[in-house]
Amino acid sequence: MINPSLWSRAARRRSGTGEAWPDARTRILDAAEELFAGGGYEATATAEIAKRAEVPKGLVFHYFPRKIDVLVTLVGERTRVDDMGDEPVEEVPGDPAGALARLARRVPLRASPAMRRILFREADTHGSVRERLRNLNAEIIRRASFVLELTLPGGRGDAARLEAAAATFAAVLLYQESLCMLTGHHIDPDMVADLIVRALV
Amino acid sequence: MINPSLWSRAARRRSGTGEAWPDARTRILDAAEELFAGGGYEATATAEIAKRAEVPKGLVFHYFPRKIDVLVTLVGERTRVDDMGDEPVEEVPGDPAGALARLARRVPLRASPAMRRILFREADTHGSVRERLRNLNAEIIRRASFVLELTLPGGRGDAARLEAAAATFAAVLLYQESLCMLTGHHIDPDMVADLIVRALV
Amino acid sequence: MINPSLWSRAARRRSGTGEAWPDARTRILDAAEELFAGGGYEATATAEIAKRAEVPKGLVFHYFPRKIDVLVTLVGERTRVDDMGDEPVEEVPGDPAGALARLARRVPLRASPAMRRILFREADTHGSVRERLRNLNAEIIRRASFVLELTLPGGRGDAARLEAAAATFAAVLLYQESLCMLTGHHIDPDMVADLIVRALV
Amino acid sequence: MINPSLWSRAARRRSGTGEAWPDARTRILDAAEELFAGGGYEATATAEIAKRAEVPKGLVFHYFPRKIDVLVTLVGERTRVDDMGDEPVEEVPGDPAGALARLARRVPLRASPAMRRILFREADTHGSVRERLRNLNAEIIRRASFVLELTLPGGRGDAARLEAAAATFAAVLLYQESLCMLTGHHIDPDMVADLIVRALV
DNA sequence: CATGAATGAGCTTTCATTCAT
DNA sequence: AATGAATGAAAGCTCATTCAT
Repeated sequence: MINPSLWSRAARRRSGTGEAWPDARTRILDAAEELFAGGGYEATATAEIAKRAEVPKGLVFHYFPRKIDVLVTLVGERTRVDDMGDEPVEEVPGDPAGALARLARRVPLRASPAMRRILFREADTHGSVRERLRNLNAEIIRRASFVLELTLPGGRGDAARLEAAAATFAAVLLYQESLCMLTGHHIDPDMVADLIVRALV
Repeated sequence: MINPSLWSRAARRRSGTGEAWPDARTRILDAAEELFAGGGYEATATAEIAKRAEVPKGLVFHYFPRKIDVLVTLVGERTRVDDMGDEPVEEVPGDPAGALARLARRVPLRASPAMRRILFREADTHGSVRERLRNLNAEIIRRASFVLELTLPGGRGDAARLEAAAATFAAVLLYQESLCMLTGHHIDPDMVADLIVRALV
Repeated sequence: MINPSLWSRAARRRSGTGEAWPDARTRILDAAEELFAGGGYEATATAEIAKRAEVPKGLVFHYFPRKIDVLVTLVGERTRVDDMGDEPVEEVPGDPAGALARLARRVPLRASPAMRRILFREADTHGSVRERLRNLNAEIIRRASFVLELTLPGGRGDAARLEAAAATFAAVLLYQESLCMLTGHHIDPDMVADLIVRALV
Repeated sequence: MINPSLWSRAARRRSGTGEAWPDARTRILDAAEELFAGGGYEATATAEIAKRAEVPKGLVFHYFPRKIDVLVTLVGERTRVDDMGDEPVEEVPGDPAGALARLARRVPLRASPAMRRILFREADTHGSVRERLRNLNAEIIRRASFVLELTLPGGRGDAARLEAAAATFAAVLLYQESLCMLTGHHIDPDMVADLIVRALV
């Protein structure tokens, strides 16, 4: 989560000056996150992870008996699909575009951009990753639908259309990282929110 | 492109009875396409490709000196971004949704679902694949914009919004495979076309 | 010696109710005995021993600084070649077969079947184990010879033949475990005793 | 089978002078045979095999994808339990001891002493090896019984006793290697044959 | 005494790639 | 052109052993 390069060699020396040098396990996960995001899970050697984490190779396997455990742990600990119940949504009816935009800004995905790239890339081949991504997608759709129903002025209209709108919104939100990579320029979630709301009124 | 399992053992025997047993090079590409799509490029061993293609291991390297050449060739020969010029678009103004839906049905991507999975998965780490995907995305956006401009009733309205609409449309079109994997059920391009048009009128 | 599975989890809880939960060192040896017998010394990891003994890994090395020490201790403490002097043999002359059978039943080898398997398997490669097995073999031959000399009716006859008989008897006694594994059914020491005596009269 | 040390470096140079330098696969098996016999299967590293065979490490796995395959192949190709049918037994009745002694001298096990050590050591933990050893044991018992029935003067007497005699004979024959290691001096199969026959008449 | 994180050498195995035929 | 034996670097993983606490 925190860029390990900020720490490395020098940081260790100034231990005690404030922030603590993260423990080995954390450093391993930090390193793996960066490397998996950069080159993909398969192309990343555990030795490389160890090197970047500045731990001996054996320690990686002490914490994560198989390489895949690093990925699974990463997804398990560093992506979170927050439950909606917590934060009461108190959207005033009449501003669905604003509501969606706000939702976009607090996507229930607590995950660094790096984690998101990992999520998308590895979901294709690793079931556990895929499942987590599915949960996330479902949660976003659920929220978007909820918000839209609450804020859309004249009833919610066609249910199927609303569903499609929510799904599209979720897709753009989730894939914005990949899309950015593709097109070279950011897709603006706000613009998409606006678009979708226009389609529904 | 053609499911190799239709050939295999039995097919070889009935050689000459009509369809020919594909040549070694083709069989190698067929095998690679399936395997790369299934497990990813990195996780696929060349020996595995050779085995599935029913050719000796050495022959793979005879045609494709390095492993990466198989991927590059696959993307080069089995994905095609058709140029728009060929087929004259003669959309009547007044039916933008229908026009988009028609566009969706003849996406200019000549690529099997397997090739599309490969494209998306490997674009992240392989520049040449990424470039091909970018071309494709740009082409779809260009077409969608063109079609919309042509068919939308009252002028094209806000240019930025039209751009966003086209980009969203392209994204959904390109990623429908991945999205299906995620959500478990198809996203209907027709529905999205409808949605987008509604947003623009 | 005592099946550890009788203890494990449940036993620990009823500590104090009669039998005591064996101390850590004993449990380590119990575990090692089972594991060495089952998979061989080389194939058994110390971590595995610790796990089965329900002790932390470090404790194994606390008691047995090197892995080989576990084996040596096991052989040293859990195989015993009793000296004949202790129990006075008071065989009446005239029943050599019975005498041998009785000897077979109180072989001077105080060792569980597991320990015997270990003994045979590891003797081949570990000098200290081999030596112990040699002692044992010698002692059995000595006793068998003694008993036979005492009980055989008409003098002891050919010395060389008596020696061969005693050695054969010892071999069958020692290897009955291995032989059982080989043939699938027990070899009956009594039958062999009978056989041998018949050969000598 | 043939001591590889006879070949090694120097031998290769005199290639063409008569005997051929064995091919890589053979050299690997030769090396494995020696090393497994000496230190046991588990304690022998494949790298060590490769080194002694003077082949690159990778080639071992080219021929034997898993280490265990080396052992299995060794047992499969370099131990042979000859079938009895071939060589007609034409023992004259009346000399059972001589017949057994002759049998002992042409044990139906075509295997080097090294292979025999491997057989005994690894049978305990490797099923395929155990099975081979079982076959061998059964065959010897079968032959010994047959020979005894044929040559014993007054009928074959007690069937159970004859069985025990044959089993004992087989055991001594098979384990003479191990027994030698134990006692330090050969057990004489002839003597045992004599012993057994005496017991049966 | 007891513990479990830490260590690194070494193991089996994989694999892209070469090359003689 | 076609083949499969050969190669060796590197991968994932194991494991005895150490050591600070």
